[in-house]
Amino acid sequence: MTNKKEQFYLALQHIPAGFVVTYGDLAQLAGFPKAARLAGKILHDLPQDSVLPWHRVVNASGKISLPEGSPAYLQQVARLEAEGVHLSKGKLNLRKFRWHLACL
DNA sequence: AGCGTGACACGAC
DNA sequence: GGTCGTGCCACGC
Repeated sequence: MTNKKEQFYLALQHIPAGFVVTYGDLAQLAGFPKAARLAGKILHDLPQDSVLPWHRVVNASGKISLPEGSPAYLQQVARLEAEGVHLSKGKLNLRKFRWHLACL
């Protein structure tokens, strides 16, 4: 059994640009349906300059789970905006930008 | 080995 | 929209 981190990394790479997923979704894609919290841990440990699209992960409310104004937060917003995922009032429209299998 | 904590989710009020 | 309680997994003390 490979590391669970690696499973999350792989799942992360499946998310196309212009879409986002929730922590729960990421966990499910990685093969751990109820490990949303673990997803948070993995991303937290991830360096900001990682090649992985960690910015495409938000919480179930469509908001960024980081202290507003922190460098990482700003970085995530910037990357999302660059991909066409616009935020209004600090949150994004999950119904519009959430990636799910039906999007294929 | 138990307990608290964390970039969380979900159902009930 | 909010809060509270519970479930989940990994870590640190």
